[in-house]
Amino acid sequence: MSAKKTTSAAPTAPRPTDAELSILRVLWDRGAATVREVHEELSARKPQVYTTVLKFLQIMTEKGLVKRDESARTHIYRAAVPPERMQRSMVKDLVQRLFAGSTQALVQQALGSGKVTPEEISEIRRTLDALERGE
Amino acid sequence: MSAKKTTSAAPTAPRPTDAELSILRVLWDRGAATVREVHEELSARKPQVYTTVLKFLQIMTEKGLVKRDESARTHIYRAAVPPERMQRSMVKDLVQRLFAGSTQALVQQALGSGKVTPEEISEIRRTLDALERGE
DNA sequence: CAAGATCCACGAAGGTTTTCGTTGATTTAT
DNA sequence: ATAAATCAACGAAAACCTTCGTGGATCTTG
Repeated sequence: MSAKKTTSAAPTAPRPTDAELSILRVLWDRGAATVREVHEELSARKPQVYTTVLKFLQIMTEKGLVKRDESARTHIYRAAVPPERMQRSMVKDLVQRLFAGSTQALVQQALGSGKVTPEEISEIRRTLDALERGE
Repeated sequence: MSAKKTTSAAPTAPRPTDAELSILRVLWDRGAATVREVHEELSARKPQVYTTVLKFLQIMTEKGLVKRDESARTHIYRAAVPPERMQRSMVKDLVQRLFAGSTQALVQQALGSGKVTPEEISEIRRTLDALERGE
């Protein structure tokens, strides 16, 4: 009843659901895409109904997760947020919710569970160096 | 309708929702707790209704996220899974969904966005050393 | 131009998550 | 032992997520 969400776009894009994220991945990949293009790319992995994808894009537009160019009949969609920013916010979110705010704890857990090549390890070391050097 | 989940506990605990995760945090923290204790701790941050917390604990019991000792009138709950295991699986999940399977990409993003103290950096270095040494 | 294809909007159905009121049982205090 | 407090169970309502069918508009093609 009280002020919670105005009709305009949210200032902070909400955390995407799984389905929304799969669509964002396509948009990040292509930069921009029509509903049909998204639909086809998603269908390659898992059969999808066209209007389902369309519906998601519409909802995501309302949520501010994507932006829509309606100048032509066939609308063109883009992710409203670059992948890096989304990764950032979702990592932060997970750190808060699951690691009591400790970034280090998450990093340790990630290193312990996932595969990392020697080259990647070197790269992480360089990032650590840069961090210590004060960026 | 078909076989999807039997009545018994799930072999793999499902990804907890936000509300469920906040309850798990309390349980991990305390080891074990009654509904009232969980309720009070959660209420400290955000007003909660007792029966809402109770309901969640009941659902989480069905899902296999928590275990319940019903021997006394006041039931006692424990997390069914240690925090490390949950962290592991949720980090893996995020790596798949948002980082195209690259653990390294997540680590880089985490290091770049969160605050990490010099001591923590050293610790991460030691972990990297151990990794290179083949554990 | 007429038929078919393509596209978006709308809405509804089914599922899950979240919230909470009520009930009945058990315990505690008077 | 009666009243008050505490507790688990149940169910329902609200919100949200996911899926998809239908309809109307626009574009394309023969």
